[in-house]
Amino acid sequence: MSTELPQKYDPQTLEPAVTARWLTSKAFAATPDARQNRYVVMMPLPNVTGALHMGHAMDNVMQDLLTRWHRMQGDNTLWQAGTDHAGIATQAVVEKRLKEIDGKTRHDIGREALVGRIHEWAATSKQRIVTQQQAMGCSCDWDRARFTMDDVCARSVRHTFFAMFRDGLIFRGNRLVNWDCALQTAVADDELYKATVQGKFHYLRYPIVDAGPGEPSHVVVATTRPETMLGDTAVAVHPDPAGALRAAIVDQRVKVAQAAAKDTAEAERELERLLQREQDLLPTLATLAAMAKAGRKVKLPMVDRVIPLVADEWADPSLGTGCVKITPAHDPNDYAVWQRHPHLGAINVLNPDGTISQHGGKYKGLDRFAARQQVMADLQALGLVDKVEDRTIEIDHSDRSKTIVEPYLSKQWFVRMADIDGGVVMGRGTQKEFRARGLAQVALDASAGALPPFADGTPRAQVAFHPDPERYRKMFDQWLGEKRDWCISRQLWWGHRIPVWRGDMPAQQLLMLEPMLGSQLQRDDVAAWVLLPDGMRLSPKDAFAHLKGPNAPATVEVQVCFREAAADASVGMLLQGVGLQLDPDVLDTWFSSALWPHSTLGWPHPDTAKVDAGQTPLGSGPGRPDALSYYYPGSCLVTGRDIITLWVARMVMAGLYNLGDVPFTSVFLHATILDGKGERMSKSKGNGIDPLDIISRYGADALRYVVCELQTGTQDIRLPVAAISPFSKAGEPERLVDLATAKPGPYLGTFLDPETKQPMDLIGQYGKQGITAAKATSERFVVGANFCNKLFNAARFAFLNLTGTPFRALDAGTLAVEDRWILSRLQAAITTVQQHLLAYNPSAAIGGLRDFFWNELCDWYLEMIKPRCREGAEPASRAAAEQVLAAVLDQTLRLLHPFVPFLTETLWQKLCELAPVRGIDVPLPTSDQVVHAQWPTGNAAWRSLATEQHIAGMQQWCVAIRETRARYQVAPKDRIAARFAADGDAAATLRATATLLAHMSGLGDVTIGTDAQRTKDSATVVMGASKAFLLGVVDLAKEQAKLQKEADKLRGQIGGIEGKLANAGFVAKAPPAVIDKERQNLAALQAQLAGVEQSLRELG
RNA sequence: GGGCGUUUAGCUCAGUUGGCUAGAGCAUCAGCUCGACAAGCUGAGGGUCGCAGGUUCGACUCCUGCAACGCCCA
Repeated sequence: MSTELPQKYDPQTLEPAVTARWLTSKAFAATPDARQNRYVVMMPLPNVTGALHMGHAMDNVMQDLLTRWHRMQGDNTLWQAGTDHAGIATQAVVEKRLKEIDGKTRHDIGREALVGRIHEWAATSKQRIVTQQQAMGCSCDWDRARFTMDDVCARSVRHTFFAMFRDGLIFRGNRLVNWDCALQTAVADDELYKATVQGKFHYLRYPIVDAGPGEPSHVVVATTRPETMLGDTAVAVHPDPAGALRAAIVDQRVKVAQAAAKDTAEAERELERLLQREQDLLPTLATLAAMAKAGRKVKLPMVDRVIPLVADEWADPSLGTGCVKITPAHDPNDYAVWQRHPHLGAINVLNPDGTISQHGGKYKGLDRFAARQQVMADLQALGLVDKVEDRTIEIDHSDRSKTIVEPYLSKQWFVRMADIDGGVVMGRGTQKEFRARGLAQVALDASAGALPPFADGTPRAQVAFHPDPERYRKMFDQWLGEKRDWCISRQLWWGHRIPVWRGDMPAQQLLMLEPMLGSQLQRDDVAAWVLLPDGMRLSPKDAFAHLKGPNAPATVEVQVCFREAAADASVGMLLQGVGLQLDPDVLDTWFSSALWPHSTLGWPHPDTAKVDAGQTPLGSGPGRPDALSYYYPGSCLVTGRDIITLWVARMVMAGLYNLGDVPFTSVFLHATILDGKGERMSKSKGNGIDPLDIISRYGADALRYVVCELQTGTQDIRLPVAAISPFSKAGEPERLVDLATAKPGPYLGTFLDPETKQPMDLIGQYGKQGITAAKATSERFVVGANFCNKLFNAARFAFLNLTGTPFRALDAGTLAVEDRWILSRLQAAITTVQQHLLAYNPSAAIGGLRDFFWNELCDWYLEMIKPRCREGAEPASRAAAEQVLAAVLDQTLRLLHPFVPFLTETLWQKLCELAPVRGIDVPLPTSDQVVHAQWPTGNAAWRSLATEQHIAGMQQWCVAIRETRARYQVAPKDRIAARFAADGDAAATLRATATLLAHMSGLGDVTIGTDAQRTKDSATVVMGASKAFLLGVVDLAKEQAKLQKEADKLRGQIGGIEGKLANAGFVAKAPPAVIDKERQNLAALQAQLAGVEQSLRELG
């Protein structure tokens, strides 16, 4: 290890050296041992779509902070790293490149080839992510890194799916998806964008069957997509149109009354409209509502279907015609109506390519837009079109094909979240097994602290959120409370394939297969279901019996899942032979993410988990438990609040389901990083900046310092970002372009340089398109760099003054006042940091540390001991100063290490070399790397409030004298004579600290007495009842003005307090302590005023 | 549309159960190259705490309404 510290702080050379040292010494390795205190952090797995941005930097730094802190406290600490395959996002990126580079689609190259290409992409991404994380100083156990598609995780996915399928928690059912007709796939909600298009509102007339006298002959419905009428299964009207309309009118009246002046007119118009409807439309709607209740029907034109009129609140009497056509297969709201009225049924009138299906009668085969024209023309001819209005419509488009998506009813796989009759067995077959009402409910129980105790009566761990437990628990509970089924199938090729063989077959055929399949399907490692056409689900055994009975259906659907993947190749082939197919879909990425806290540790069988070459095995060894039993359940999950529902809730459910125990006991929700416009940083928005850009400019420690400082609590963080223009000419100063105001360039993540109008690529992905890459920066990180520079230089000062004096046991009580003071303040700092870290408040923790280090250690202590470190100083005093300095630096480096690990590690090496034994009364335990050093716990005996009061008094004098010097423009070098007039405690403080005060405020000759006399040309400093006269610095007129101003200010303050005390209410009702404090303040201010007034008299 | 947040100095943010004249860093201004540090030191200026009401002896803090912005869900 090099012993030479460079002259200047240079993170670019220092940080890589430290990284190399940590990695070669495997400083972050976690190994199960005899320790009972563990700390386990599961990294929110970044996905392999691309590189990390500042949002991930926040997440990673917070985890590293906690991890290093706990490691230093002696916990057996594991930070589990890894990456997520991120189904749709990654496949989309690779497909896009395939199109751009090779001009091919995934269908051209086939499933296997595409998956191969994605694997290549993922490998590159993983490498880049690890590089970024190591550059940030992440102290993960890299030899345990996992990937959600690797063998270890894949086996967990398989076993979990199998168990849930066997338990009846996974089923296949109908669901509306966003269908991309161009790509012929479902797309996820976050792959959609809204665009406004010019459309029409068509009002259609449906004849009422057997309309009686006084009844309308037609019902009018409005739609933007008239072709969907082919799939209508009902027309809805509000069950109580009069009541609903009245309620709307009452609401609107309130709005009118409360509206701001500019909005009143509009609110009144709306009220008028509602009142008009009550007159014109309500009678018809009331009639229709009654007809709906009577089970009346309407005739659907073109397809000649008779469909019911239903009463449902979805039909809003204050909008449109008050009646709505119901198309459950093509509209989410209508789908919901169908759920409330199951007898309506649903008819899918679209083919996957967007043409009309066989259910569309004579329109079959027409494209949906052509069908729209044709349907309208035909209705028009029959006089069934009431009117057509032009209208702009906000409509969902697929981000991937840029076409309009259609709501589309299709078969998908689900995990049942709702409670189940008989409950669900959690942790089946484990010591921790228990029964819960359902998956969502068990997670709700975990956050409510309502999980049942273990069999032996000890309480089961629960889940708590930080730093705002109630707020985040509310979010968690609210989402889970809906207990909505989780759709886990995706029409993709990249991901864990759904391990179910399924197919329809004639019942007779299944019965014939019984001798061959019967025993196979009833094995422990096989789960199979037979589905009857009415939706009934039977076990194979029951099915064989049922199919032999009198009510046997003609055809059934068979679903089979094997617990072991190997069975797909053997038994699966058998199933293929009888007509079953392996489901082509893959699982939602969150399914594998949900297992992360236990799949990474080798669940279900760590001893046989197949880790990669060179990785730490997960199984048990001689005298060593396996990773799963030692590290599960974990400790803290660190993530952003946007993912509480998607991920945190699912991990809790999966952990409880598989292991009967929560995956972690704490969830730390940190702030979201926003850009200069206040928008969330994300890859898909192209506004995410690379932490490496910041690191290359300011260093990783600076980045970490600032990120910690930004993490305050509830507040999200605005991070104004600028591009460093790559178009500055040589010799010109660097030009920064604010990205909040810069014009966007041709692609996402590119911007135009305002000077040259050339595009710049901020995400490094458009080199091929000839766009110059630009680095991002943010001025915010200067603060961190400044801090590190200060730390570097303060340590350098210490190192220059550590002369190798050997350690000697010192009595802390007999040290110099400044030595006792800094040790006392160190104790306060240790307490502050610990408290704030325990409260998940990194900003307050680093803020407290900064105050101690900069404002106390650097600004005061280092300055105060300078005279003792000079040549010729008294040797014992000098030795004591060195020893205190080394000990305080030792503790400071330890405290700072979790925040700024690189620099503290570097300085630690040097400190250990110059002062191998450090401490005051006894040597402190040390370590060859600060990453493993013992966390400071403090020494209460070093705290001295009396000493702190002395120094605080000295500091007040010093600041006042400096201010006076500045006011009278005394040259900094001039040492001025001072006479202090003080008695009692004030005099004692002055005597105890006079030498320090003289040194720190540039005083020459100092006298302290009760009867100090001022000279005419001295400036007066008043401090409570004491005074100081600074000799020979003043001109008299200025002095008079200054004192006058001060007197006025004091009178103002005194007046304020007197007023308060004269207030009968205050004196009567405020707590006595508060009143007392005010009286004391008043007395002090009055004394000070008296002093000022006396000085004024003396002057004049 | 529902839920959860945010709004304090030019910028980014603190501000405990209501109680001194509302703080910090950056930026600004003035003065300092004094043997750790100009990425620094010393000092100064700068805020009707989003708006409107209310409760209270007293409101940045509690309550109601409004506005703007953000996130999640529909």
